[in-house]
Amino acid sequence: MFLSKSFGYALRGVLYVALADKDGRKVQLDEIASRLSVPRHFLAKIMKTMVKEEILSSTKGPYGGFSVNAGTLNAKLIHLVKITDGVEQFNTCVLSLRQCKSKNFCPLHFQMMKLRDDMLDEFSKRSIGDLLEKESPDFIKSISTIA
Amino acid sequence: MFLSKSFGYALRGVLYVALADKDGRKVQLDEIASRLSVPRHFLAKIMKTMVKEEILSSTKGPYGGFSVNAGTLNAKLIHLVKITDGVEQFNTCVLSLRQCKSKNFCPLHFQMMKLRDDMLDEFSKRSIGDLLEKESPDFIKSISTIA
DNA sequence: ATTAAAAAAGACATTGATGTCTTTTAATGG
DNA sequence: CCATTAAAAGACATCAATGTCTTTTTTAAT
Repeated sequence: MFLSKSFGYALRGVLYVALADKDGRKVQLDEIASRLSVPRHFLAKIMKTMVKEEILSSTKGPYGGFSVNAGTLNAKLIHLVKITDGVEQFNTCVLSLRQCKSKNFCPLHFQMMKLRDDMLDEFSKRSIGDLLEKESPDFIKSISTIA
Repeated sequence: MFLSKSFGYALRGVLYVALADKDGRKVQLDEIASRLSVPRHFLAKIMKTMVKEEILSSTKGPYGGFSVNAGTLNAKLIHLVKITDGVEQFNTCVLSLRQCKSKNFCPLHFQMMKLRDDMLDEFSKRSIGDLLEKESPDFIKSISTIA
């Protein structure tokens, strides 16, 4: 809910690379796509974007693949949202009425803005590293499961 | 955010009919679509669905159009969500990881489930009549503005 | 009955998100 | 330098949401 498949693929992709790095392994697109059950070429575009955004590194050629870099573990979930879904959507009125502004708030404005802010706060605070450090083995396993 | 254009059209359409009813007027598709700046034939499908769902009534032929019925003012927003977007989406993991269930919750499970429940509660409590009775003239005007 | 009006229904078009396939670029080992 | 490997890039396909157009059905007035 709320977020696109692309976001989910991005998150699971970077988590997979980070987990492999813990074991000292570099991973390739073929492995990631098949282990995560994600369309290979579609994932390729998303991985490429994350490399451009310096959330991940990559090298071409033999023994190449994707790997973590200095920023990977510190990358916030909101960054992934920005490069996959964008954040403008969160500023639109939830009832599709006019832009809620002074003297013209929609009836659900305050409740919904709180929900939105709480969600964006959560996504702004949480990093890839957080997810990996604090969570159970069950969660770790879950990234390779179809959503 | 969260909800489709169809939901917004449905809500604004039923509000428009209910407002016209307050003035003793029955309204036709052409008027609704042009006043709300909504694609006429697309809105037609949505209005038809609301008639089937008994949220509104309609009559064909000369002097026909859409009108409120016994259930209109009491219809809850969640009903509009169900017939436009569906509610299954709200049961999927926000991170697109596996279904969060016992011993396998995703890291944002509890925060996100609270946001979801708050939102659905709000949509389940609020009726079309609520929006009309309690709100300012500014809100009433806002339904005819492009979202 | 006939005609006109308006919703209902259905066929088709457009667009954006998602998914697939092929070609190009860069890196490595020999 | 050459062959191989893997990411990068780009062209094309599919699907669902959205939007447009035409035909059918129902109703009301004459």
